[in-house]
Amino acid sequence: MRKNKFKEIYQELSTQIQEGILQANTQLPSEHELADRYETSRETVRKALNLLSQNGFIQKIRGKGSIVLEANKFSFPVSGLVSFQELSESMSKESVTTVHDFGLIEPDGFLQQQLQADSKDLIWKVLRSRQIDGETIILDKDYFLKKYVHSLSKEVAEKSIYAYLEKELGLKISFAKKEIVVVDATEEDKRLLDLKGFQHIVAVKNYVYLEDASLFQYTESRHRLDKFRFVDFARRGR
Amino acid sequence: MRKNKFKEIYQELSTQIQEGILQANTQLPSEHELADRYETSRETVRKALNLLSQNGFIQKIRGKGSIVLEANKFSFPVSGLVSFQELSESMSKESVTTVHDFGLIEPDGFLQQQLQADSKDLIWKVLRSRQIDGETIILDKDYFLKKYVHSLSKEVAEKSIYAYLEKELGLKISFAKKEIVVVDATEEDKRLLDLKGFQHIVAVKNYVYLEDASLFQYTESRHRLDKFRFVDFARRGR
DNA sequence: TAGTGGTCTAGACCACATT
DNA sequence: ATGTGGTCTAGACCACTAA
Repeated sequence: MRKNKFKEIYQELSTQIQEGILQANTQLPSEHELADRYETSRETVRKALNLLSQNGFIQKIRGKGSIVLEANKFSFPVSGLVSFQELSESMSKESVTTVHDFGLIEPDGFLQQQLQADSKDLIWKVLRSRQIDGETIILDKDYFLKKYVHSLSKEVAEKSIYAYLEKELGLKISFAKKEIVVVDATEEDKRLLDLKGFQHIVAVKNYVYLEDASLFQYTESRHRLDKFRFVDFARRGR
Repeated sequence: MRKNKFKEIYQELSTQIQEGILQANTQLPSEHELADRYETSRETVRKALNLLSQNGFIQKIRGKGSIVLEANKFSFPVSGLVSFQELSESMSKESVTTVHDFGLIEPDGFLQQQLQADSKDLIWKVLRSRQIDGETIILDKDYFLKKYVHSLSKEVAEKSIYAYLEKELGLKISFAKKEIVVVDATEEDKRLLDLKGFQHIVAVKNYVYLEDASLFQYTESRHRLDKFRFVDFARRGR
């Protein structure tokens, strides 16, 4: 038996919606119909449709059916963004990463609190700036608990830390809590970023958790005000 | 047969987690065990557990079981916030709403674009400020398409527009797209808000859709920089 | 090997919308 | 009355974890 039949159905339908084969504002075949067509059970079809709905591709209406939404209008909910690899990818084009600081440190009080660590938990600190279209507008401060990330190098930091953590170390990231606030620009911000006189920056704080619910990373991504943009796509009803 | 058995199970378990009856970092009973205990099928238990997982109460681990997360640490993902009724509720306490402008208007170019309307679609405009702890720090600009909201009054605007739309008019809100950016404060912002000299404001733009996927509201919520905070809780894997 | 969660099935009944 | 999506059942097999 094939394993993720509902994901295959999801993939096929979402692709067809994005390519316009399934047109926006038209009706999707009924769940019974799709179950026949894919030679599967209705519950499996429903799993696929629920995924499509959660990701903004369709809208299910009880008693009526499911309609296809305009793919480009919602397209990819940037929400749920976990890594800054993803972030830089989403604005890729002319992105240049510079590593300003890299090493193992003992956490100060602030970091101990953020990472729920004690003073003898060593921590990898990575300080990187992101230059986009010739302007340095993002400062990323990453902190990883060494007990989960045994080794790390500056070379990795220059590329993608997340690819390394997931592919090389096999760490499984399961969820993240994000907080967005506006704070005063620090001397460090002014030194490392092209702030153009802005006195505040947008700080995106990320707390990243592994599969077993242990916190292993705290990251602060500091953005120049005028270049910051956050998009979220929310469905009603939990 | 009872209707939403999985929601009842979800309610009961989430309450027990929040009250500490189910302690953080302990194992939840297995799905088979819970199915027996609630005299239901395992798939129904799984629906409840998936809800708990999506809302940050538990963490499911294949082959091992489900563990209870620290409720207060993630508690309520403010993410997915749709209405500003909810927003004001979430910071309720000393919130005072003032209606500055209320009426039917013809949309200018900007609004036509935002609401995908044409010049003959009449629009309700509601301009309200929110005073919290003695300071006026939020300016809400709401625009509703009259073809969906046939009647509206200043009295309603002073209370909760959403309660009116949902309970009185029976409109079903299904999803919203949110965008957060920082922009220059306008003269209007400076006139109506206690800006304390801040030159920028955080603009939260909401596009709200009905069940049939038609856009019916555009809202801009303009927050004083230092009082703005947005929290998001994201799970890995779509 | 035993226990766990992940997937799938082939039905059933219900609530809602349309005709 | 018919068709739709929403919920539920009582099984089954699989993949993963741990002893």
